[in-house]
Amino acid sequence: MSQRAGVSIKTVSRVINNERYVRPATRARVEEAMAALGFQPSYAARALAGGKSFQIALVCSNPGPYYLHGLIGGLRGRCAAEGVRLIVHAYETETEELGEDVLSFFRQMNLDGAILTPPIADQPVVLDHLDRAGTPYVRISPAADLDRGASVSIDNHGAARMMTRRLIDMGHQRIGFVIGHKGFSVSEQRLEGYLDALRECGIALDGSLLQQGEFSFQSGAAAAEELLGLRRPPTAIFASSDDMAAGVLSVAHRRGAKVPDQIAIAGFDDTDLASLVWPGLTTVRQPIRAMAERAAELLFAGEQERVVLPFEIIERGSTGPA
Amino acid sequence: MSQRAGVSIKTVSRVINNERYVRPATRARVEEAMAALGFQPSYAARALAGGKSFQIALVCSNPGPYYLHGLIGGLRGRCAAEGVRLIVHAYETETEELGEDVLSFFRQMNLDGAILTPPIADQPVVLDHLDRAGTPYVRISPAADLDRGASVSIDNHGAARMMTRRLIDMGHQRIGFVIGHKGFSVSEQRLEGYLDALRECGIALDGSLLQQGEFSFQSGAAAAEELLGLRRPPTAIFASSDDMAAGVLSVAHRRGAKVPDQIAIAGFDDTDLASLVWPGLTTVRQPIRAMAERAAELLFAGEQERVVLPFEIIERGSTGPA
DNA sequence: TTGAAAGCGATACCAA
DNA sequence: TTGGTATCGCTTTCAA
Repeated sequence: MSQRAGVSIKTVSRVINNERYVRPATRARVEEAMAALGFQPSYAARALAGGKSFQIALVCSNPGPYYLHGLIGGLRGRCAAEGVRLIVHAYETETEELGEDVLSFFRQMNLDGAILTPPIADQPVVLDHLDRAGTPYVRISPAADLDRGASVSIDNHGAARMMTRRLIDMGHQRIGFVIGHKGFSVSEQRLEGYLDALRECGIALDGSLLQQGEFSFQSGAAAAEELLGLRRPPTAIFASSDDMAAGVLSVAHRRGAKVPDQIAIAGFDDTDLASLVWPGLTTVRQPIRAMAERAAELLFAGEQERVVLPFEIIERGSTGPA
Repeated sequence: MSQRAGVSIKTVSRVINNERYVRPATRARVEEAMAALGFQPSYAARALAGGKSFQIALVCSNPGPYYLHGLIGGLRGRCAAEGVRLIVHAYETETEELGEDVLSFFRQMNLDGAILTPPIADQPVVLDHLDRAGTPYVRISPAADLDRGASVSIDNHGAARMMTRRLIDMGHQRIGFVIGHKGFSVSEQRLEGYLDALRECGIALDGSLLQQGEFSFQSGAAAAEELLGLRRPPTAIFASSDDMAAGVLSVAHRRGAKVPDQIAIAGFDDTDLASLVWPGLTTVRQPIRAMAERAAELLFAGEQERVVLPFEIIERGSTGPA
């Protein structure tokens, strides 16, 4: 290969890595030779010698379809532009020693960077390791140690609070709430937003209106069954994720309740699609894809900024109480 | 590291790779030392020396959320069990020289395996390269060279035909059809199934009932606008993907058509979710996750089988013509 | 069953 | 601006 261009192997390396101090003519000769021979440098060798891996990892806990899609879609372009591969490391929240597996993963791969989502994004051990190893990382929707490293999020507490107040302003007094998956800080933040709104409006909390979910369609449906089966059912239900809101909606339909006339349903929306697909749903639009894009930007620029992206409330149809 | 256990570096290598001919006592000593020192072998070095990469790639063209989620979910477990990382190589169908980018990707990574989805799964250049490089691969829903290598699919033609016949049996004569993304063979197969069913039942094809889509919610909605705006609108619409069917359903709702009383809507369903989430939809259940699991199985077992998984038609609500 | 030595294919540092 | 050489941390081959 290097002979074909009449240069040393080191010069080829310079061309590949776009280093300075290569005479244009030389560079051209090398590139010509590379093209002619269909030469592709070995990533394994470059990784070993250079101490880089040309790979970044997206570490997330079995996320919903839209969430995952948004993340990958947002990261894809920038990764390709940087010549870096995206490794998706999805793990089951329940079944693993949180962090252990991820740690050994990091140690072995010597990654060029990592994008972390909750709950792993809030594990100090993981962040410690990354810091020690000098691996840049960006956290999405972190809850703890907010000032640590770069992160991208929306104001979950504020969004849930605003949505709840909106429902209250429309006249709803009994508002069911489906809590997000345990262990996810956004779940707590959203719950707190809901509770604060009630408190501010002087509405006493009715514990029976609180249902635990786990971010899935099925868990939203189950929660709705409980809520709508109550002796005094709520006139509105606010689910803390889009998949759960869809589950609630589905059950409301099945039970013959008119949405949104008889019952208002609100949720979050990772993709702007939920509110389109399921008419009658009022949602907080969480721009996952934009968040991922921003995260990639921070990662490759090496910035340590803490970015809070704006959310938006998207309303479809009237949502006053029955 | 090797000193700590009092063995040569080679023996450590044997333990790591679980090779035979290591005395149990020696193995134990090495493992103890590895644990004590928190030793993690470098993937880059193992990859370079061993000619493997410990990585497989999922190559797919910007797929829908549920499709992607199903694929990754299906591959995840087996990859983890095999100690292999999953690289997601998603690319825009439109913007790239099909195959070129993927080829150079393959050449550089020296992958341990690849899972291919259409349309890349049907590119002979890509398969040729993989064969030459000795990289095992499994194709999902391939259309061309069906006997080449391992593959997993469902009978798309049969499914579309059966669904169409079912609609006809219910009394529908004017059945709109939303064609899938151009360049995807499954699009053609499903279209052919639809056409064959019409032919078999002696129904003349009305070209205005055929709409081109591109597998997205939006394109399904656009197609529905066209179809429902027709002077003589169809009494049923069959979309060749779940996202498009959802788009059709949404437009039908928006235009005040009662589903399924005034109009029947059918589609495919990659996750069993569409029919749950969107009541009134009759779907062909395509078990993407199961397909991915099977693909991983074939890949790691090195089998060259051609697997055709069964589909299922899931009906919700009556779908007779208005 | 274990070890010694020779790569794997690039990069990095220092000379030229 | 270019080249030589050690080096990265393992696996492979062959010998013991």
